[in-house]
Amino acid sequence: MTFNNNKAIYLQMADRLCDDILAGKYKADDRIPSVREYAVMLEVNTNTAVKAYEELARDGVVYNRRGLGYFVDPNAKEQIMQARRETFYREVLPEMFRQMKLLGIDINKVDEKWAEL
Amino acid sequence: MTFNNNKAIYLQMADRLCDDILAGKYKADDRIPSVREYAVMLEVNTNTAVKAYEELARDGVVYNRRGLGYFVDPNAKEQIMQARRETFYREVLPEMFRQMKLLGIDINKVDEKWAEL
Amino acid sequence: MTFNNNKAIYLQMADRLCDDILAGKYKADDRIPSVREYAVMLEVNTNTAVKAYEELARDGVVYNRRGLGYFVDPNAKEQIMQARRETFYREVLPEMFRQMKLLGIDINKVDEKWAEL
Amino acid sequence: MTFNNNKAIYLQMADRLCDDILAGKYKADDRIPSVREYAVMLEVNTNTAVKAYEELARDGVVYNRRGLGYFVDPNAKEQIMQARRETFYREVLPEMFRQMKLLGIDINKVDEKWAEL
DNA sequence: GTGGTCTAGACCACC
DNA sequence: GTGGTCTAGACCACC
Repeated sequence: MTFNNNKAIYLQMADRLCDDILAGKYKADDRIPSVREYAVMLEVNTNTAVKAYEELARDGVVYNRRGLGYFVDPNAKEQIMQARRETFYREVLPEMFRQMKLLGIDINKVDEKWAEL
Repeated sequence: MTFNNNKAIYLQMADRLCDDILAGKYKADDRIPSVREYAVMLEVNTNTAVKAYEELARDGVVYNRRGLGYFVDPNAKEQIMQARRETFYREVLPEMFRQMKLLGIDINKVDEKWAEL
Repeated sequence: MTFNNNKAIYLQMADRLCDDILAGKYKADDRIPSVREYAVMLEVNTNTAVKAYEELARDGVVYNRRGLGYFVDPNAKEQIMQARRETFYREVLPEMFRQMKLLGIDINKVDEKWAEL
Repeated sequence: MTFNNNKAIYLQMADRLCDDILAGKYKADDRIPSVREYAVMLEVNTNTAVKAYEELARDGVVYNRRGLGYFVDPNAKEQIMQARRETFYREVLPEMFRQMKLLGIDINKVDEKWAEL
């Protein structure tokens, strides 16, 4: 995995796991790779992977079963979607609108770009 | 001023000054507040304000006249607009579209929010 | 059984069996459930149940008869009571008093809660 | 500082800082020792001290000012007291009562010990 | 000066 | 096998 330099690696790892869960790669109560496995896969240090998993557990996206590993929380998908939706409507969109006004970009331009996808 | 914890304070200060210039608060060749004044206004360390001004000077948004202070570059508005437009189309918009797809948000929803402004 | 995450599962299992013995569920020389039965009952790994039983055997709370299973030691109740009383007066109570002082909770409040039971 | 072997060092450090705040050693908006200073003071690794501070910040007991250090949250005392009180009434007391019943210890005995302090 | 992050490597309890 | 914790040491942005 190649990492963006502007964001902590462990957060990018957590984001990526969330993306994978949303995409259906790991389903409710599925076991995700062990901390060590994941660290090796992404070529990062164990501690960094640990931090990513701790973050996810704190957010209720995964849960831990002692000696067995981490598993996808049944509500993970909802949890992630909700958190991201909130960020989207509370931060991303308003900030984008603010920029658009300052830059004199109209919403048509956005619709246009969307249509091009 | 309240700062976002994920971005350097000096960059947030620079952004804010750019916003003010775009909004017409400071016009071409206007003198902007002194580093110290600005530091006091925003309750930050003088060094932080210095870095913000240096950043702006490097970007050609302001220029310095020894002993007099910093002034708005005549091309500032253009400069800022151009840089931001590029960022907008190259980073902000694509990232927003990516999130919209993951979250199942349609462009209509965005249009709607825009109309509400 | 739901387990506290701060204490080893096998110790919590052992505690629970001791509770049952104190409560009279298993009496002197009664056979307790087999390791495997108990593991299934509490939904834990067999190894974990084995460790719990070994712990209890080490403490003289149960004894093993080859091929027959584990049985409650005739002195189990006494043994457990004594160990717990000691812990109670040496650790539990002093720590509770310390907390009460820090939190400004008076002994009356404790008496009150006790009366409510 | 000597640490109890049954609890993570970083948690014991956090507990200790909370004790100090309750005791009035650090007051609202006081700066607490820097992560590195505290690590040296207690003879632990920097990372361990970092974990303790992160924990406290997550709990709203301290807050961070970039480049300056950690400061006591104005609500820290309340926050700590409330969290501990809750634990006391929800976990410590019920568990103690349960033990007392199993051991046949009466509340008088507790009152007595309290009086002896 | 301050904290945040990361690596490398170890030990340990636990399952 | 699993995760949790800890050390030692480094680099970095930031104030």
